[in-house]
Amino acid sequence: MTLSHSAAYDLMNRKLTSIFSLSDKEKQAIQSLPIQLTPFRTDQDIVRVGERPSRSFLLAEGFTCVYKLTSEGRRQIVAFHVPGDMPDLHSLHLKVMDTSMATVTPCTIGFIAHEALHDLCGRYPRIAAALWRETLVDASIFREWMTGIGRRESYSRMAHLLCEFFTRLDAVGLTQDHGFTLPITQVELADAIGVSTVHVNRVLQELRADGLIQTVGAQVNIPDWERLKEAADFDPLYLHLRQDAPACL
Amino acid sequence: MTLSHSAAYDLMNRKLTSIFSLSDKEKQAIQSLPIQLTPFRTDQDIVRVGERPSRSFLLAEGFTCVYKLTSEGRRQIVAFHVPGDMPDLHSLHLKVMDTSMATVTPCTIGFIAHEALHDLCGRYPRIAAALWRETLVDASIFREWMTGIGRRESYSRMAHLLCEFFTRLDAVGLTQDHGFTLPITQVELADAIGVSTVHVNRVLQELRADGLIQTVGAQVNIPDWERLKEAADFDPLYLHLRQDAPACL
DNA sequence: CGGATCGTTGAGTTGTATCAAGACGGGTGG
DNA sequence: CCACCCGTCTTGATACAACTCAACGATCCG
Repeated sequence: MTLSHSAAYDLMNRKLTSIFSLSDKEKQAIQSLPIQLTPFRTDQDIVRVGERPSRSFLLAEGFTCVYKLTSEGRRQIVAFHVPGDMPDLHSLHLKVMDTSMATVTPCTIGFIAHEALHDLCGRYPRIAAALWRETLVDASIFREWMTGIGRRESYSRMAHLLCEFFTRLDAVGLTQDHGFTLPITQVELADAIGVSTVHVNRVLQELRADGLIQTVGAQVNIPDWERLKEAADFDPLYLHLRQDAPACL
Repeated sequence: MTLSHSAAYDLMNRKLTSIFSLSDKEKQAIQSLPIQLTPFRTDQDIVRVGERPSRSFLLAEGFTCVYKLTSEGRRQIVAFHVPGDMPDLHSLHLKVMDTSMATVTPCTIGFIAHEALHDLCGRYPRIAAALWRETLVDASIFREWMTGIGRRESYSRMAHLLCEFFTRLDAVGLTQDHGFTLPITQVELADAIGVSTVHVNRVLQELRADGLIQTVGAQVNIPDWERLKEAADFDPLYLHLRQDAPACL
């Protein structure tokens, strides 16, 4: 929780300029956004369904998830977010939250007033486009997850989620050479891929037995990226990362 | 296929002004967009995964779907679109298509060049916001479907899809008092809710037996909206329709 | 009338859920 | 510093939702 404001702006600028090259003036406009850094503990709600937030947020440190509950109390996690993401941008134009968002690890969250973002978008159409694009990538990930939940078996879905984490964390420099830290419980993995926790446990064991992953605590190693990718039916196209970025490893 | 250009503009204007009230100048800017109306037959692809389209489209007549295929050839339909929708707006900022889109009935489609839309968005931030919002509503629907596929049983999912169709068609005036025409095969319903066609058939029979729907050909009647809604766990919030719009019936 | 598409039905199979219980591990308080 | 506790992970046994395969009926249309 020792993150500085300038580091947060760096994250945001790096993200937004990863596709659109912004001018110095546009970058300065971003740097001068008022941003309110706030620490969160694990398993805290950041926004809840039904609320009408007046600010969005940048995830500066930690992992968060977006989830919905059915009337029977079952939870579906529809997205995870990693440092550098702005999970809540849709609240800029959709008044009422249709999901809740929560931390899954301790986090540092930078809140930015909608007013400031609207103002920025009005003055700099290219920044508006970059933010819009962020929300479109989120939507693309929803489509991919839906395809997995609807049409792939759980083994493949689990492998797919691990591929996605590795790729997204790699894009923000949070991987080691063939591995990454995944501080997410099996309960959360279950809610994300739409199976029971018992089954997540068994699928993970299968993946380990098949030599597709190795785990030590929260550390996940991928000894053979190509084989995991194949098991997962993973094609990183849907993440819409910049073209020059290596599809990792 | 006798739709006029002015009718297509009307659709677009009605949609975009349903939330944001646009000025006359903004409306005129929309009217003067070059739009190319094209007829499509059933089961034709409009855009395919991997393509880099240079135009988006307005669905003027008919129903379309957005789908993905797994490497094993299984199909997941991740969205349906109804007249008035602009299903392809995300291609404005995501260069490569990560899904394919196809007609499920005969359709009239109005193509609009990206260039013209980018120009419009640059000059009229409120129109940009309205288009952005369209894509956010799509994303919200993805989240709701994912929750259904992951955490609701098939009976409930089928009911939910019917509720959604009724509500969305009602919003564009395409319902009769307690019913609507659903020209979608059981194969397509199966690919949308992530089950087999055999199972779709059985679930529909259950819904009929329970008195939640009545069907005559492609016509679906809903004798008791409240009961269907309850079976579906349906809350129209996620559609983000304008507040004054009645939650139908 | 034949062919194609779509809907329906039955029988056997399988992936995944549920329930229940035990093992592990890290933190807290006595 | 140990005992306890709670959350997490693991394992086994049983149950069920949904799948697959296969065949048959109903339309529609050229």
